[in-house]
Amino acid sequence: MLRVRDGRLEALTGRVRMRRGEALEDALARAVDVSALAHHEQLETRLERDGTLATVYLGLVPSDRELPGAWVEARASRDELVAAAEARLRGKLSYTNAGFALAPAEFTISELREIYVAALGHDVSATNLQRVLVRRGVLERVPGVRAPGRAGGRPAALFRFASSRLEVTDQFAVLAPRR
Amino acid sequence: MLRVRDGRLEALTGRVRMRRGEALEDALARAVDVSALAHHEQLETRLERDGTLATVYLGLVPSDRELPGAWVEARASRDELVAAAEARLRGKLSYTNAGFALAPAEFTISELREIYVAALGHDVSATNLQRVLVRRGVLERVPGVRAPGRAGGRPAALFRFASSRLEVTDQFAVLAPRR
DNA sequence: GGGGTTTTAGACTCCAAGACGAAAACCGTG
DNA sequence: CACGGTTTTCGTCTTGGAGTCTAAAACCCC
Repeated sequence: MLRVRDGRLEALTGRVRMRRGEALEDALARAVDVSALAHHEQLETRLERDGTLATVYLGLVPSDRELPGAWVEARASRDELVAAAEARLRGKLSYTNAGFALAPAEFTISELREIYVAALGHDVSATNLQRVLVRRGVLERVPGVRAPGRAGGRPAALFRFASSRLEVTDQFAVLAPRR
Repeated sequence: MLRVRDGRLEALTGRVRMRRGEALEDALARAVDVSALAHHEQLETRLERDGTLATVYLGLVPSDRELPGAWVEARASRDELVAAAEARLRGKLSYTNAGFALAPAEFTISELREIYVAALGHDVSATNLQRVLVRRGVLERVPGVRAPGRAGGRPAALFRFASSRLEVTDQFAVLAPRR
């Protein structure tokens, strides 16, 4: 599982042994509270040394949802499965609305920016982030504002993701169809 | 397996039963001549009705390589696995150099365009295709030209893919890092 | 040599997206 | 309540990737 906490991308890994006649999703459900995941998908299946098949899942947890466990900073992890999940996440953040799976239900652009910065591993402009996501229609305003913190500042507008299911953007038009 | 023949995207499907203690790749090798595939990758693993695990691979065959079998037009297929492979291919053609796995070793831009048109399912400008792929560095010129056909026309320059291993382009910079 | 065909190259345009700076809206303090 | 410090927001400017268009180049056949 991956989540963003305090500006850091964190990972939580675990294993389950499948039972005879059990579906993959059932085994997954025994390992983790699937309802706590905003999104999960299969990454790959590989053959372990002992001859068993291991199927790897990637799960994404919203930053405001509790999910106890031994979370470790993803960048510090030496686990290559974590690295693969990280890479997959980076790609998905670019050409899908995958951000919904990491963000809380409502958020300010600054908060969303922090999540993207942590997940992508590089700085991101809040202005551009908002414009890009709003233009694509994956982000929409919700009424009300978030009161500023102790230091003051202008109250921030609240946003949410228009959809909470993974959707691939068609805005990404390299080699676009001819009109 | 997918290939492009005569401007059509064709699919060839098959099944193997795994043997005890056998690696996934070994089972794949028994099903198909892997050396004939320019690229193959795992798509997903699912649980079949009879309780067995089915792992789906996507294989790409260069258009000039022979690989006998009951090839069918992909668009006409009702197989949802073929549809999934098709969708995956469309994505990969946009943000990777996956074209190398469908094209012959050397080709003209027109020939490459036909392959992309068949695989993507929509028209593509030869001018843009060349400019985009050359700028990304995935395409490079090779000396010599292809003599024109019966109808005449200017001799076409020859190109090849710079790499014959799948590489993701970093040119695709939505939410790019700040400079 | 002329008409038809295919490929190539250049110029033009459009627009998504990054960069920048100023204004807006709030805080705390004296 | 004026002032400086902070955070967010909005508008403008600029850049560069990519689609469109047209003309030139290079070939065939008759």
